[in-house]
Amino acid sequence: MIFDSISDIDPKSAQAMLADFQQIMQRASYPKNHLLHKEDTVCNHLYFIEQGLARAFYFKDGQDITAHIAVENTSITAIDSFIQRKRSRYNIELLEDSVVIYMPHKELHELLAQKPQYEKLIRIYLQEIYIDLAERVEDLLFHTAKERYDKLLSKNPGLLQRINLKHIASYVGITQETLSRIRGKD
Amino acid sequence: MIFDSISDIDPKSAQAMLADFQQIMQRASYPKNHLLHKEDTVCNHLYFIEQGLARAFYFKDGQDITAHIAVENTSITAIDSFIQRKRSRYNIELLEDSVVIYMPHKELHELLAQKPQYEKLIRIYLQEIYIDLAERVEDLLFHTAKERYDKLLSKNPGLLQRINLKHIASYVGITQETLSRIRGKD
DNA sequence: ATTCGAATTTGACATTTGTCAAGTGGATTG
DNA sequence: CAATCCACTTGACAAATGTCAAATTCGAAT
Repeated sequence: MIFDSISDIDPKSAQAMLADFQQIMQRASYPKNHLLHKEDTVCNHLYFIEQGLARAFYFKDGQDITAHIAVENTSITAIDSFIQRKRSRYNIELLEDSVVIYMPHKELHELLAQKPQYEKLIRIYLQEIYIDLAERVEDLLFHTAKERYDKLLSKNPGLLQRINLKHIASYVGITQETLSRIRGKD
Repeated sequence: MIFDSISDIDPKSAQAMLADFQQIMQRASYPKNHLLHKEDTVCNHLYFIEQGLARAFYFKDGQDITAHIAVENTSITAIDSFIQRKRSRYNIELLEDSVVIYMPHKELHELLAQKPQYEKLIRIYLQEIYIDLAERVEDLLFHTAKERYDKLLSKNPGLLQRINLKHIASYVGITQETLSRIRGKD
C-alpha cells in the first residue's frame, strides 16, 4: 500500500501529505464481477483495494490469463497503460463485492506538478512494486509451479476460498489440470 | 538510459540537471570478466554501460543463472539490493572490456535530499525499468522459450556473437541443450 | 431433499523440456 | 601439426506439463 512509504518520511509532514493525497482520491463500492478497467482503453486510475479482491487478466489465444491478483491493502492498475498512457491489453475485474480507493491519473499528474515533494512518495511506491515484480520474475524462472503455488497461498491464506483455481493456475503459469494434480500430492 | 527521461523535462533546466548528475557520476574502464558487483554484499552503484556488455547472474543449485543482460546505453545493478540496502544474491560481470558510468547510492541519496526536483527523474527511470520488467513477466508467462529467444535476438542483433549460448539459455529460462535444439529447427 | 450448473478432478495420451553422456567442430597453443 | 580446450550439438531416455474428454464434487436455487 502506498502509504506505507510515508513511514520513511518525517511524521509531521506525513499527515499533511496524507491529507493532500486524500483530496485527489475517491472511494467507491462495486459489486462482484464489476470491471474496474476494460482492455483496449487507457487506464486512468490507480486503485487500492480497501475491501474485497480483484484481478488483472487478459486473453492469450482465447485463454483467460490472470496476470495479477490484488487483495486488501494492495494496489492494482494496468500499470503500463497508466504510466505510458497507451491502451491496455488488461482487464481488471472484481472477484468479490469490493470497496476501492482510486486516484485519477490526471489529478496525480497535477499534484506532482504542483508539489514536487510528492515525487518521492511515488518513487518509493514504484520501488516497492518493482521489488515485488522482480521477485515474481525470480519465482517464474527458478521455482517450480508447485513452489509458486505454495508461496502464493502462504502469503495469502484463505485465498483458495475466494478465487477460482483456474485463475490461480494461470497466475502461477500452468494449466488448471496440472495444478489440480500438483495439489493432489500433499 | 536514465537521461532519456530528461526529454520529458523542459530543455533549459535539463542542462543544469545533467550537469548535477554528471557531478555524482564517474566513468571507468574494466576488462572482460571483471566483477562490477559481488554476491552477498550490498550493491552501492547504479551502472550504465557506455561501451561493452554485462550480465547479472547468480547460482541456483550450483547452476549459473543469468538474470539480466545489459548492452550499451542500458543500466544494470543488483537493483533490489541497491534499493533496499540489503545483501544481494547477484553477481554482475562484464562479458567484454567495457566502459561504464556509475552513480554511487550515497551520492544519489544526498542529491535527492538536497534537490528534490530530481526525484522526478528517478521516478521516471523507475517507471521505465518497471515497464521493461513487466514485459519480461509477460514473456515468461505467455511466450514459449523460442519466442523469448527470438525476441531477445531481434531486440539485440549481434548478441549471439558476444555472449555464450548457455547464458542466453538461462536468461530465457531453459537449458542450453533445449535451446540448441530449438535453434536447429529453423 | 433434489436438481442443475459450475468448479474441480481424473484418465489417457501427446508434447515439451530436462538430464546425463557422448560427439563434433573450431580456435588456441605448444 | 598434433594436442587440447571450449562451445555447441546430438542422442537416449526420464520427468514434467499440456490437451481433450469424461467423471466427480460442490453449492446455489428451487
